[in-house]
Amino acid sequence: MANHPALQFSLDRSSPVPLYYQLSQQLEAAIEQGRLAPGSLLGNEIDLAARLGLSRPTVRQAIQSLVDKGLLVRRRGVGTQVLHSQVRRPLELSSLYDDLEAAGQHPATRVLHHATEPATARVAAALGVPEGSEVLFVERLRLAHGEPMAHLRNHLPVGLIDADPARLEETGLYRLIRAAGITLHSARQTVGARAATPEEGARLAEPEGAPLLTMERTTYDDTGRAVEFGSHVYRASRYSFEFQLLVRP
Amino acid sequence: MANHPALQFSLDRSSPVPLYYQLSQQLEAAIEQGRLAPGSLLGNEIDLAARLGLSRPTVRQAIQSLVDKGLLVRRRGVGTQVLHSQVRRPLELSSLYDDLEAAGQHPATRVLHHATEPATARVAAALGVPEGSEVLFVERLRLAHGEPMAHLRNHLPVGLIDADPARLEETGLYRLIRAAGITLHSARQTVGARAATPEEGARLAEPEGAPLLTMERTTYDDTGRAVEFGSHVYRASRYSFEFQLLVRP
DNA sequence: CACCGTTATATGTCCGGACAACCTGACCTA
DNA sequence: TAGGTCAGGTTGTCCGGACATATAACGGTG
Repeated sequence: MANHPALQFSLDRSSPVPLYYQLSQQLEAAIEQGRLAPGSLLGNEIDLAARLGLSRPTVRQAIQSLVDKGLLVRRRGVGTQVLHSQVRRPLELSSLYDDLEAAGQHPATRVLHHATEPATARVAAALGVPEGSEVLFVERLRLAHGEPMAHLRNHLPVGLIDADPARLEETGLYRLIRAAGITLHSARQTVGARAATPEEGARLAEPEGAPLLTMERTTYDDTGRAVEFGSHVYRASRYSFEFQLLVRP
Repeated sequence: MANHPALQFSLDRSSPVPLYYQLSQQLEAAIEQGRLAPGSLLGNEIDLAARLGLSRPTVRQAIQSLVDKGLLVRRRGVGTQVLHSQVRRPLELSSLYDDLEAAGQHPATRVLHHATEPATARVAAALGVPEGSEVLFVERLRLAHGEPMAHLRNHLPVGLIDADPARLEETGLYRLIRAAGITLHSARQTVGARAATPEEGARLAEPEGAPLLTMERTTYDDTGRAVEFGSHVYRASRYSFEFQLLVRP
């Protein structure tokens, strides 16, 4: 066992898509569709490279990208094995809007507040701007199926995005940030819980004292600049965070 | 600007530690200590390789590992830049015990229950074993500074670890799993919140109805086998999850 | 039968080179 | 001045090869 001679890969050398990427995509598809059985060996890199007319470094690069995704496991002296998957999604930096939309929940947004305000000490520290300097403050209510799901408060440096309320009602904040040509890089998050205040309860259609899930997040672009600080509250009865994480070897 | 001729790297070719790893460690240390200023360019790979007496692929491998960690950013045609850090810890698969210990919180554990039991449908599905088959069930109370922090309930396949109560009181579950020669690979988590029941409140020294942070986690080893299913409850007043996540490019 | 060394096999590391694609800034032109 | 063009510099991709090292299977030895 261990060989998969039936598997076909089509590589287009005239394509601008890198060869290693073409291969990794097709390997991933084969794993996804079960054409590469979980637990089976992939066949050694040398032969694979020869069969595909590629060099071994190129094949290794393709395999490595899938190892990084958690789909494959390499064992020295043994081979490269397809993982019994079960899982997916290694925790992406996604917006609640996209999550809800992907789940078919018909998200909607109501913009409650939208103005530039002087930064509080907390916001200034998170965004790395002077305290008291002007920042954009956006307060939104996120609905799913017409029911309130979360109360979202975001602070952004001024002039970063074209965030007029109309566009914020139509899509998620992250899409607007990306559309402004900003490359998101990383985020620092804190997830906790607390009891609803009377005002929060009224906003989210929960009784006072109901448990709420809180999330604070500072997002950075690829220059290390903070581009957004969010302070969000979710109805614990309706929402939870779900994600997968990989062990860094 | 952009060059760092002062930086010295010492590479030991007789060491069993790979050269790219030696280099990446020293680069990381230099970034950590500020000897490589945030935002500054690293200097091109070709020269760096020549200066160090290494090949470019080796230098690239070192740099790439730091890019994957989020410490560096590459820009084609520009160079490799040190990120304005601010952050660290890209969300590891760590145990609460280690987290508390690292924070100097003097963790302690009280084992409440420790026995093999037939798996419920929920546990069986998570662990991938037949419903009703025997699994190890461990129930613990985690304390910090003598105060209860969390109530931990874990189910594990039988025979996986030597988990006698005495050892569980001394250390975290993950350490025992790793000590059993198991290579942790990934985990699937769900984080939510709910109100404390009277029993939970009594256990955790919280009033009934107090908000609690909940976390369910199934952990897999590098063969894809589920090795642990945990169902945990944390005092929201004392604990929150904090982590960093990277955007996959 | 149990133990241990040998051997085949696979990935891990490293090299040196080549060309392509992209970004920036300087220069030229309308 | 405004715009486009071009050259230089840097990372991205890809090649072919070499040797090291971990693993498992085999087979010999006590």
